[in-house]
Amino acid sequence: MKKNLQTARELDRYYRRLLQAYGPQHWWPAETRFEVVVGAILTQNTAWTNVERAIANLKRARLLTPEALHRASLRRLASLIRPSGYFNIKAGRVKAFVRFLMETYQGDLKRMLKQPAEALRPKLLSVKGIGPETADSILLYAGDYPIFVIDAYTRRVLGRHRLTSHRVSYDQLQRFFMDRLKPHPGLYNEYHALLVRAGKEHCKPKPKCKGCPLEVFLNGKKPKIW
DNA sequence: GACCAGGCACATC
DNA sequence: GATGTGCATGGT
Repeated sequence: MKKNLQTARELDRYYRRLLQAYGPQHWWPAETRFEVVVGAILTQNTAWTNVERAIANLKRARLLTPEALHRASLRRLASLIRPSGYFNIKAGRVKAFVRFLMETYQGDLKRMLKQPAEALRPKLLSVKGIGPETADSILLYAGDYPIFVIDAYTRRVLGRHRLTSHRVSYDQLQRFFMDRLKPHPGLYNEYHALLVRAGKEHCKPKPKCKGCPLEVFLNGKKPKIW
């Protein structure tokens, strides 16, 4: 914890309140690191329940390995991941990552994850179809790097509670967390998952917050941090 | 039928 | 740098 001690403490209280309200979220739900990567691409702007069907199809077809996906045709892959939506786009993105993995690391995910996050992140971002959130999800949830993941929920929940502005960029919001929290993968893992839970459960787009466990932070003054 | 869901690339101003 | 659009399925 550096930067701003006041807001660092606030973020810590925020986290403990969320954990108390919802309990551990057990992210990322997957059997292998490779499954995490594929899931991270398939869940782009898509409900996780739809991704589960797609993953199940890939497992049933015995395609959930770098080698098998590398051999599979684009059409076959697309048809199997159809339930996750944007299936043509995502088939290309999964293929692009697998190609990158095969060509650069001989299909060995462990080898890819041996390098420091600062070296790996730009490489992931250079793969077409992998943006900041997908790259960071891979780093944190597949690689156990202390990289905080930002998503639409994070922005909405924090914005709703006036902790940050809705307009801050991805990198700004990420820095906001990482400048104030100790670099613990376990903490980042749970924190992000809890923010998603809060976004689903209470901080919905339409009905707005209701019965939100974070309302205690709004009593009296509204802390405008960003 | 409208709205939403664990984004990203690309075009345009 | 900000803003708009296409991509698509399945649940509420």
